[in-house]
Amino acid sequence: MAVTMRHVAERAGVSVKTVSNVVTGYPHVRPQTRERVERAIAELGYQVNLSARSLRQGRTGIIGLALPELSLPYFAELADSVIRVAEQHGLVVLIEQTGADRARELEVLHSERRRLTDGLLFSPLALEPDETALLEVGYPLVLLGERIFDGPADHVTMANVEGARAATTHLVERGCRRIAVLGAHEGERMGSAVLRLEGYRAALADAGLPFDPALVGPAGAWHRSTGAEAMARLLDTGADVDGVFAMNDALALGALHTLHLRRVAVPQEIAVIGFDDVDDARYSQPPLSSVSPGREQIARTAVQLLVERIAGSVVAPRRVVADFEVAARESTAR
Amino acid sequence: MAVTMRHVAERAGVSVKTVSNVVTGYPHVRPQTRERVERAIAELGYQVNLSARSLRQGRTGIIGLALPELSLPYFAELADSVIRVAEQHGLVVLIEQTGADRARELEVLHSERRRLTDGLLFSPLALEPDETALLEVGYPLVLLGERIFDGPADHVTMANVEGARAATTHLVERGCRRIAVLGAHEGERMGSAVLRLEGYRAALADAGLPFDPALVGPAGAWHRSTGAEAMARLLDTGADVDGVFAMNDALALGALHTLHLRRVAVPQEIAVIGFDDVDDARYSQPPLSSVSPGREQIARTAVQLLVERIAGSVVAPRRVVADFEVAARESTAR
DNA sequence: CTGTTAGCGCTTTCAG
DNA sequence: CTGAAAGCGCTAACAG
Repeated sequence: MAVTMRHVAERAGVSVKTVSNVVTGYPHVRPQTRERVERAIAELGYQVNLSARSLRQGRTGIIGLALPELSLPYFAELADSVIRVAEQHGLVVLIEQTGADRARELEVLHSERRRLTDGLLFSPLALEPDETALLEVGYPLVLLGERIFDGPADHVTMANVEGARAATTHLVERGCRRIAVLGAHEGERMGSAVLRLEGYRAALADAGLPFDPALVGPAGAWHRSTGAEAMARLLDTGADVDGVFAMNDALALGALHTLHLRRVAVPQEIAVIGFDDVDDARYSQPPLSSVSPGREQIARTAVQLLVERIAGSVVAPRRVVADFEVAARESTAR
Repeated sequence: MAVTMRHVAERAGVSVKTVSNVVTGYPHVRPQTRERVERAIAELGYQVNLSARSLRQGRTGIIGLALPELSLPYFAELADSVIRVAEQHGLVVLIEQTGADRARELEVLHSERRRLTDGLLFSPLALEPDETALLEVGYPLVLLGERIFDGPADHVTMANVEGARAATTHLVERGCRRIAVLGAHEGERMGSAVLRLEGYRAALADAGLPFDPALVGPAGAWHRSTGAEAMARLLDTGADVDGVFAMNDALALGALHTLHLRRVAVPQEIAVIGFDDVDDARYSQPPLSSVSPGREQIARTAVQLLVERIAGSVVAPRRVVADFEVAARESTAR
């Protein structure tokens, strides 16, 4: 069957332990011995059995990444970044999709598969903020996103309030006075939607503009389709609008779609800005202005925190807020 | 430390083997015994150690998925589908990104990490078609995509020639007579670009239209940016064009971007069709017609083939071509 | 239907 | 600097 350390040891005329020492890079091996072992490894095409190593060490070198779905560009790009960063730490990434479903989010947290990963990066969407007790898991966990605060786990988040405030202010500075917001979650007390709405309201207040509930467009899921529908509903109410802050780019792109169908000129009649700065934003018609939330930084920080936890760090839960910036493009150029 | 089968066995007053039988669902266990074991498991919060199981069985329950990058929507959506299908087979997915880099593609094929996965779904972009020898690996392997033919591995591909032919014919039927193609790879002998160009030419021949090299727009990487550039170059040559077949949706969306900047009306002046039918296509301005290559079917088939190989199937390498259809939208509505 | 035994391939003591 | 022995937690094989 497969070639094991024993085979290598026999061929090199050393003990298994010495082979192990060579493979793991233990420094105190005589150069000559090391070379002999390495030759035997090459000749036999030996590769360590990672299952055996895992069983022995209690580590697998795998981290989990649980997110709503890869079809959403923001999460695809986040996963891309996480995989790259993890690789620099010698880790590989197992991706699990929750579909933003509460039961599946719980399943992911408590699954047997957690025994296969050294830790988990978890981007919850359905768990409620007061359910932090559910996050009392017995393994290294780092949260991504905004829904859970003051939980028992490390937490890397984007600057929701400040980003939304900057986006809205960006519209104000371009002369918008009747600014709608898309993506509100009614009745929610926490999460991105609440925070981004808060930033929107703060910017209006900064500018001395009134908050008009008629300009708030709810949208449960933040997809292009729901963005298109929310925009259509808003226009159907006959609301007077000259700017739109969409809580993410998918909503914004959906809104652009509706505006195009309705022959509303962007940015002349209505300026539009999104949030996330996904790659699509650069190539929509017109190119979409957006808040760039520091995806790279989030991935880098999250993996770093997780690696520290895996190494045994026991400091209190940390919270990191990533930097953001407004990427101004044609959809707000006026 | 962690709670093991022994602890459960002691608590339930049975042997480890019985616990194992319960955990693995072995049917011949007395209901009463089973119940006692299950209660002990629940009380202790026991979970099997998957590393130990893997070591024993020689299987990990993990499959690898190697693709260029998740940031490309087509691959993100493919990964989404693969993860869902794998889950139905009780498998989880480890994603590796090659960046379409030859060295990294080779690394992925021969990495130690392959000892951690039961098999690999591999979407090569850089390996050359005559390098099939490199695919003589000692583990279950299923190829996705088009670059390698007649290799030693199973292979699930989309209908490149027929899809491209149908897309081009779609433009012909809408009255286009000067149809450009974007995404050609000059000097390549195999791969999606070559095949889709072949389909394009076949459709022109079907319609009795001449093939004009001036209407072939090369683009190495199939990104939105390169599509935008290729379209711009084509317009700059002053070529008379009334239709564009882009070899994938990213190129097509980039082309739409350029056409918008140049104030060319789509579809009135130039109709555009892409390939892949990614989610974006539905929400571009105007919505993009595209060839839908059966992503779901590809994922389902690929995982199925891999599962059979993992189970020990030794039939000759199989090749499956997925069904496709043309999704007609506004970008070709005339 | 259930228990005992052995060993998957590795790393970790502990000696030398 | 290297070797011998033990054992990580599980399941396959074989008894009973």
